[in-house]
Amino acid sequence: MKSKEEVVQEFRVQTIQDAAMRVIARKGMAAATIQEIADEAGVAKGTIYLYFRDREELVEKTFECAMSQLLEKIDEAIASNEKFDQKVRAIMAAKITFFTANREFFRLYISLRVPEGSAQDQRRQRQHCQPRYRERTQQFADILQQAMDRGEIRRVDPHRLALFIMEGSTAIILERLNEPSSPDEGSDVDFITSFILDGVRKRSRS
Amino acid sequence: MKSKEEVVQEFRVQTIQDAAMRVIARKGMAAATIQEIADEAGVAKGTIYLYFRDREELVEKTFECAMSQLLEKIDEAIASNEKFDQKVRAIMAAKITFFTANREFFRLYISLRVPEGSAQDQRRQRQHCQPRYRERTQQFADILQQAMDRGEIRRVDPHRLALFIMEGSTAIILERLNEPSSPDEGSDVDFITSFILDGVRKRSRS
DNA sequence: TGATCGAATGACCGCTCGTTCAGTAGCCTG
DNA sequence: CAGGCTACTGAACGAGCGGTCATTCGATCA
Repeated sequence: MKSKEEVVQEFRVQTIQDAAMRVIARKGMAAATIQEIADEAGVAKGTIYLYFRDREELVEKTFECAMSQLLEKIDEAIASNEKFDQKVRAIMAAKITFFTANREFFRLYISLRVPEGSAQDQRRQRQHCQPRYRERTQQFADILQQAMDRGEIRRVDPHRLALFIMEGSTAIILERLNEPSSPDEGSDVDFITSFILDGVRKRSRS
Repeated sequence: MKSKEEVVQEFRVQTIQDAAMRVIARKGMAAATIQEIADEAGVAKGTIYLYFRDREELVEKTFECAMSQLLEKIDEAIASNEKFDQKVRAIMAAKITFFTANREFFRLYISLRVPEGSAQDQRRQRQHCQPRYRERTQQFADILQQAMDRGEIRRVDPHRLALFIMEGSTAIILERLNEPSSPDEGSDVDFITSFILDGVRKRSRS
């Protein structure tokens, strides 16, 4: 049973993390200040330091929290499908749906791909956030490798292929989030999946 | 005929821009300080302000300068090839070669894709740097459109396709620049081109 | 009801950064 | 060679940041 204090604690942490996500989404990683996050959350600056050691930890926990939600969705997508093309469809659909529902997270996600700041900042970022990204790339590379082993797709460097596909699809998602109005999710999922499978070359009949 | 003053002026501007590019490459956009750029260029902090109005202008001009070099290379690649697959090969080769030779620029290039900072900063960035990026995407989208019209490739949304391919290939280049040692340029160009043309699906014989 | 407590606050501190400008060094000119 | 002119310098400044902590004040309890 959770004590009253624990409930309040969790509520505060969540409120601050949500605020952090919105501010980072607006201003970007580097320009999001503690003051603005505090204002957004409706608390004083000092309060944030009751729940997070420093700015670094706040960003990290915020990222971690949203990231594990996304990974969960993707794991589901992978688990519930057998064939490669189904898996790809499901993963792309999960990503688009997730980022549409959590637009704020997207900016944070993008900011953390390439480390910035002082040498020390960069080291910390590489240690904490980049592994999650690498992990995700590797996960996708593994799926590609399996499909190659099963003969479902042709053999190429799975890691490079994973990078290409993930970043390519991220670009489409970014475009969707910036467009005033987007086509329905299904048609973009179709577009991405068919491009991945067959490329752009025209061919007789399938 | 250029006067002596003009030559000196241009030399200083170039020296400072080169230094800016190296520092941004090391530290990232947000953490690159005027002091460090000045040190790198071997001039005093104040000198920079004789040639650039403010930090913003320095970054902008630096970006502009390197970007037009890249666009030139790509224009050449497009002009000297007729068929779609040749164009794609040539463009990808040009990009990889350029970024390998100008690794410094790559970080700057990546930093400016998504606007950061205050609302005002974001507006300025959108006005100056993003158009160049959009321009490039549009240029590639036009090539795709032409290829579709000529029946060389199948019909899909050219803008989305352009985004996917550009970001996907950017990811490969980023990987190349981070790897301790990369495969030769040709094999990555082959990889990218063949993926774009035919996707990953296994098929009988071409 | 008054005493106690600790969560929340925001003025404050030290620091870094972009920007300025009074001063300097070196070169051209008469 | 004197005198001025200009390109350059770097100490100084002020804005704005992350982080601290003495103070406040509403909830809780005897």
